Amino acid sequence: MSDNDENHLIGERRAKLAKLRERGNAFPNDFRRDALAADIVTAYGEKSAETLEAAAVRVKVAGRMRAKRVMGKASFARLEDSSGAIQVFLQQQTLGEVYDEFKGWDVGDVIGAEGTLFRTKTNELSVRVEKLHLLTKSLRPLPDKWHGIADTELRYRRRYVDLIMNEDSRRVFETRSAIVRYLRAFLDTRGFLEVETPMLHPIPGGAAARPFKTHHNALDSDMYLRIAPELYLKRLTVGGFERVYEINRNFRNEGVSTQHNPEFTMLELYQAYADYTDLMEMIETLFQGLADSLLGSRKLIYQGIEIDLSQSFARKSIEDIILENNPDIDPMSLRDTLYLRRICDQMKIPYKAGDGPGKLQIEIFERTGEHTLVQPTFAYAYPAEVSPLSRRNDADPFITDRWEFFVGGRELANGFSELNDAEDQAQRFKDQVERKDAGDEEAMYYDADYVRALEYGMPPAAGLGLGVDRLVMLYTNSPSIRDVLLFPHMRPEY
RNA sequence: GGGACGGUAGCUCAGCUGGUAGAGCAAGGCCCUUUUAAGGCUUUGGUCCUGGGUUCGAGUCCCAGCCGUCCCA
Repeated sequence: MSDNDENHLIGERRAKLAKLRERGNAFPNDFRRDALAADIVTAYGEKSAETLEAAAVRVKVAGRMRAKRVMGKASFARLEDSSGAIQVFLQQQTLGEVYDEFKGWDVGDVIGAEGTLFRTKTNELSVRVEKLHLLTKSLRPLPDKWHGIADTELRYRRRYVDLIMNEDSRRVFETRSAIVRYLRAFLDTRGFLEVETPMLHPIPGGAAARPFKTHHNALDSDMYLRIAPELYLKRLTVGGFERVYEINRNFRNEGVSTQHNPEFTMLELYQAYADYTDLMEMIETLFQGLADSLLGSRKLIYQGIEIDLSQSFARKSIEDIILENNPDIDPMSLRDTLYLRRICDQMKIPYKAGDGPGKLQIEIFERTGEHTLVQPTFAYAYPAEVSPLSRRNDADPFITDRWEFFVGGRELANGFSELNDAEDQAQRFKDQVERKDAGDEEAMYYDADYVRALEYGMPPAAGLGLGVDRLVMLYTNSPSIRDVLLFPHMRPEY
């Protein structure tokens, strides 16, 4: 992390640039290419040397010089553009003075070349260059051509260098884009309307998380970066948009890890006249369709573990998962606060005085159950205590009609039948405010306008949130969320 | 928040029980008209993360801090 200061390599390149400036425009923008490297290879990669010679195909290519091999009066260089790379062949006898200048150009410079296609002695499709232009002088040397960029910190802080050096990295972000396009197409064909709701919230809501706080000067009021769009999207279902979704950033003022970035991308959707089981089916269809589309297979490898998306996804209740992984726990005492506290004490799980049986269950589940959910699994029947926006189960008011979806031991999505009983919602908000007053920083605020919206009548509905970054991690086999974020959060460098 | 590991040339990395700072690539110079990690000869390049301490002497040992990676909570 130290070459922000000048070094002799940069100094030499600056001197070269100074000479270019003396001779005229050092940053020309009048070269126009007429072919991409990959298109040339596709069109002519199979043609024989004789065919190419006879056809005398002229091309203009441009790109970053990634390799430079000078052999006296002839040279090869590899030009890389957004599509791929192609080799160019340069000769002193055809290029003259420009050839001598080229010998001083550096790997990393952006170059334009015009010439005809041919095959080298080793049969590589190449451009025999007749005109050559230096388009952009690169002042900073690229990392080692063989080892590339090994320092993960540098890869994240200088993503532009990572993208130059690392084709795998480029591919991850292309796949990310393909996944987001797939999500939109998937929902658009099902009659969902994409909307944009506020990022600046007067009251942070829709999730249990600590918000970033900011201030609106003109209004002289505190604002929060949103932790979830949920309450706004559900207001829209009140307004008559019966199927809505939003793909956008959420902000949570919490720790940074391989699974967490302070800002992350979430798909949230709401569908009227549907319940949480409908959304399980939707997730199943979506994940299988993504696998078909991206991988051509419903089995994928994530970090060495095979994930099988081809079968119907497992569905297990929270209480069953707890019992399955903790055979010593008494099933009859699973909702007994004092009993659960003793269990937590044994497991050294911290809890707060106000935590009821539902919260304690979830703590035990997160400690002992989550990591076992490797194959795609819906953990459902979340306690109402930890689900202040979910619809209570008709038969068992302790739980809600809510699931979280796990793959690889990691939560990817959260969905539930929506609580549309305004009076129940008001009471749940009050309970949250009590928890907040008791010191729970993640408890929710009372959102009076949201309750008012429900009082107008929200149709029965279900909704889900899907973590897009984690989804991309799964389908690109990326171990860290930073690998799927172009510019992940880092401590400031300066 | 706790633990493990790491930070040495532009890049990738060596550097043993403390004793003059090393290699490959990149870069500068010379040679070379079919290379593909091109090759040959040659030269340059260092706040060993920072600050203390121990010592005749610290890249190396000790303490504190900064930055990062991974694991755990």
